[in-house]
Order: sequence, then structure tokens, then C-alpha cells
Amino acid sequence: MDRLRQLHYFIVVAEECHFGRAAQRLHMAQPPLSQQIRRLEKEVGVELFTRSTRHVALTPAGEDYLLHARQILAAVDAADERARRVAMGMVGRLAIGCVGSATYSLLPALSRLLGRELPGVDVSFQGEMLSQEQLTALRQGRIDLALLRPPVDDATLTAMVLRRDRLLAAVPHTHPLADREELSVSQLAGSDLIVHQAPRLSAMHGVVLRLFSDAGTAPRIRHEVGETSTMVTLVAAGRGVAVVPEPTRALALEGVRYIPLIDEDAHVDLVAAHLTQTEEPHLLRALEMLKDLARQQ
Amino acid sequence: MDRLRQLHYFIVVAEECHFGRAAQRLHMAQPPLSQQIRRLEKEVGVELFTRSTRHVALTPAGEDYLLHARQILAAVDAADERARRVAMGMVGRLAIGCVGSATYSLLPALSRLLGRELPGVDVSFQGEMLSQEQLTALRQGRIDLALLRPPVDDATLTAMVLRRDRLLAAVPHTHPLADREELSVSQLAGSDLIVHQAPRLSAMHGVVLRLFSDAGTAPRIRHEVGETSTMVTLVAAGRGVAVVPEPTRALALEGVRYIPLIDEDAHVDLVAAHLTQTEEPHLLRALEMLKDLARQQ
DNA sequence: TAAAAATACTCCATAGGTATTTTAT
DNA sequence: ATAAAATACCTATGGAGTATTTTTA
Repeated sequence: MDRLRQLHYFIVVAEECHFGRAAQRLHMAQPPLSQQIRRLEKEVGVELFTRSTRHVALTPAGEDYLLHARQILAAVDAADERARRVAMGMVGRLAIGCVGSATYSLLPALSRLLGRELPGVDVSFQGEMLSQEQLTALRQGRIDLALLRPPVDDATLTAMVLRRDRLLAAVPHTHPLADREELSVSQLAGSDLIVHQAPRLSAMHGVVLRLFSDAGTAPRIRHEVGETSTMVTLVAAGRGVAVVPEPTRALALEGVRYIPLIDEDAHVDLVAAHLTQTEEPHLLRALEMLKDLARQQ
Repeated sequence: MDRLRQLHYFIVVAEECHFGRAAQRLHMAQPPLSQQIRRLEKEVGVELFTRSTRHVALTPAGEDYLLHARQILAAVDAADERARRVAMGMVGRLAIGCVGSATYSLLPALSRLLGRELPGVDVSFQGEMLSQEQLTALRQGRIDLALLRPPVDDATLTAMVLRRDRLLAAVPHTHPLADREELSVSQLAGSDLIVHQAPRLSAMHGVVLRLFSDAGTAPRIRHEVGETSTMVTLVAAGRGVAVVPEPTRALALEGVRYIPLIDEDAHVDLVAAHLTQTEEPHLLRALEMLKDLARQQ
């Protein structure tokens, strides 16, 4: 037994074509080396060497076996190394989902960071995903890491708050309030409001409605759109106003003013969520890096 | 140590996700199994399982390692099997050279036989090679087995007589002697003779010249050709007569008569030659089969 | 508390060492 | 005659067994 050791011995003997020298290289005596080779030959069922006292040479079967022996030893080392890299989170696949507003602020920095720190990890991004879509995608394993808005009410998922985004009113520059330094939600009650479609999927939809009800007014919803970029485009076209998280400022369209809302609770958290049970090292490392990144920004 | 055994244990534990059941399958007690897995993890430098008394599961690194562990064990078995097949002469490459006259009589049968008995051997043929060319090709390793005419005067080469071919006169049907049942060389003295080119490369060339000198006559050489088929074509065209080994009869061209020569030594041996030092099992097996084949024919 | 993995120890199989013999050039 | 592999025999490492403890769901 101990075939791997035998393979190692075999390779050295094959390279030296001399049991004595091979034993020296292996820091062992010659007789046990001869024995191990004999045992190997018996177990394989084939003569690997032709021996005389003056000359040792590989048989054709031995030549063939030598190639495979080297491959096998290399494969063992490679398997060890790979397992270590997996454990360190250096290799793996990571599909990251992201809500519209973080797509522009967080994703680029995260992408750069992951590319630099975990070059062996195959990262893919899916931007402009709605929060509820991402929760489903997490459970189904279509994404491994979600960047979304609360709430995350599911024990199988774990969420971590990355940062708190102020909410802004996006108004056309033609709007009567366009030049204000700040606004309250109640001041928007008289304007047409643009919101996200699919109230059950978009977290922002609920946040905005609650803001209005807290302010004691009802919104005048005129447009429902799929993506944040569409929403801002409609504002630029003067079709109404919208409530958006601060990072949306990155969409600096002509004719759009972003004005902070001063109301209590005029903010929304950005959280990172993943399967609670996960122990994927590369995901855990990515989470750590994400935490650092959020702290810096 | 004994990594291969550890890999085997590891695979079974990974399949069972239960040390007790795995130990049963391995016909051993649970404690030493736990120990070996612990040792493996220590040597690789990575936790392969997450354990609790109620649940054993692979870590991500363990999942990765499992794939490679299976591959490695399979590679060891495959290497053993392949070495055995090499030793049995079941795999290898075999380049066979052959003189013109045996190309038609021996090669087809040999090809069929090798294809049936040694399907794993990659056989290639080079027909219409001159004897001396083949000796050089053997020494240079361009061919492994030569089918040629004597002499083989080289200690590094070993030759085996396969059969003795009678020599025939190939004469045009318009020739005065075309209807004879048999001829002697001296009767050809007055006819134009077609021989092979390159007296130093073709063994037949020397054989024919010696026949004439033994008969006390000189040949009237009119044409020198490269291949036996060309030679017979010229005979068919009435350009002269030729002396050929009996298997050349396979070239049954219109207008050619083959007539046995009755002279002493009107025959030539066909021999198989190869490097004396060779121990390639597939070559040795091919030689055995060749011997049998020659005996049958 | 009960099932399962880990620990403690004991034993023995086998890898490795030393001394010697055999063999082929 | 001599260098080198094979054989014989001894030693000791470490793999496997039994009994027991620890752990957690």
C-alpha cells in the first residue's frame, strides 16, 4: 500500500536508472527502495524495470507508467492547493444582484475591489433588480449576494445594513418648488408623482407611500415605471416629481433638480443580503469587503 | 501519509455524510476513520467537513476536493490498467515497412490479423520499400518492423525467415519462350532484361545478377525501374523479361506470362527484421503473429 | 438524553534500517 | 573482481481496534 509514496519512489528510480543513487536522493537505504518497487510491480501486475547489476532501465510499460505517475502526483498537489484557495475564498462564482439606485454608486467600486482582491472569483452582476426579485433570486440560488432595500423578513436570509441613503425629491426645473434648498413631503402633495411599478416587488414603492401617509397627505400617482432611469427621464420631461434615494443624483439629467426631503424617516437603508446558511468563503470575504467599502463611503 | 487511502476514506465519508456508516462501508471502526480524516484535513491545511454530532457536511473546499479525489483514484486505476495493456502489447504504435513483392501477398493478411488481435495498436504500413531502405529506416526508428529480402548483416538488427519465394521469369506472351512450363536462367540470356534501379538499395538486383553469373551467362540489362509494378508493366508492353519472386503473380497483367525458373538457388527468402534490442511487447506479439501467418501460408 | 464524533490507549502490520548474499559484467 | 541489486532479519512508526468521553440537537 501507500501507492503515492511508491509512485514517488518509482519516479526517482526511473530518473536515476540506479537504485543506489535513487535511494540517496530519497534519503533512504537501497534495500527498502528495491522492496517498494518490487511491491509496486507486483500490485500493478507488470515489470516496470529491466534490471541487471550493471544496468537498470524502464520497460515499455514502465515508460508509460512514468508519465501517469507524474501526472497523478501533480494532481494531488494541485487538489490540495485548490482546496486551500477555495477555503480562502480565492476561487468560486459570485452572482451579485443590485437595486437601481446602488447600481450607479456601489457596483463600480465593488467590482473594482473584487477584481483586485479576489481575481480567481468569477463575479457577475445583475443591476436594476427590484428588492423583492432579489430575495426570490437568493432563495432560488440565481444570485449569491443581494444589494437591496429593506425589509428582509426571512430567517433563511441574513441582511446587513451597508448605509442609509437620504431621500430626495426629483423635480423638473420648471416646477414651482425647483429652487428650494429643501422640501417636505407634504409640499409634494399637489404634484403628479412618478413611482415604481409593481408595488409588491419594489421596496421604494412602499417607502414612498408610507412617507406620504406619515405626512398626512395622499400622493397623486400619475406614472408607474420599471426602472429608476426611466423615472428620472420622466421628471426631466416635466411629467411629474419623484422620490428617490440620494445616489440617484448620479443620473444628472438636464432639467432635473434633486432636493433633499427634511421629513422624519426621509431615508432608506441599503442592505446586503445572502442565504443565512451559506459558508462559501468567497461570499464571506466579499461581505467583509463590502462592509469596509460602505464604511469608507 | 498514505494519501490515497485517505482519499478513499474521504470519498466514502463525503458520500455518506456520516462517519459511522462510512466506517461500516469501509469495514473498519469509526475512530480510526475520524482520525484519518482529521489527519487529511491537517495535511491539506483545510477543513473538509463541518461536523456536529447530528450532521456532517462538506465545506465548499471539501466539495471541490471531492471532485479531484475521485479523479485521482480513477487516474491511479487507469494508469495500472494502461501499463498492463502496454505490457501485453495491446497498445502502442507499429510502423511496418515492406518490399514490393510482399506488399500484395503478406500485407493484407497481416493488416487484418493485427487489426483483429491488437485493436489498440496503431499500425501503419509503408509498402514498396526497398530492402536497404528498410534497414536504414529501422536503425533510424522510422519503422519498427521490416519485411524485406536478405541479407541483413547488422548485429543491431535481428532477422527471421518468414518464407522462401520461388523466382519466376516474367515474359511477354509474344516472347518465343512464353509457352514453356519452366525455364532456366541461361535461356533468358538472349532477351532484354528489366531490373530494379539502385543496385545498392534493392536486394533483388543482386540476386538476379548472381543467378545469371551462376548460370555462366551475362544478362542484357535494358531497363531499370523503381517499382515492381512498373517492371511488370514494361514486360506486358513487350520491352523485355524480368525475374521476380512468385508473389508478384498477384500482378496478373494482360500479356504477361509467369514461368518458374528451375535453376538451383532460383528463390529468395522473405525475412522480418527489427532492432535486436527492442522489447516493445506489441512488436514481439506482432512478430509471433507474423511467424504463425507465414507458417499457415 | 441519546446519537454520534472525538479522545485515550493498545496492538500489530508494514515501512525502513543493517548486514549479508547473489549476480552480471 | 567488483559494483549493484536482492535477500534476510530486525526495529519502530503509525494505522486500526476497543473502551470511553464529549458534544449538541
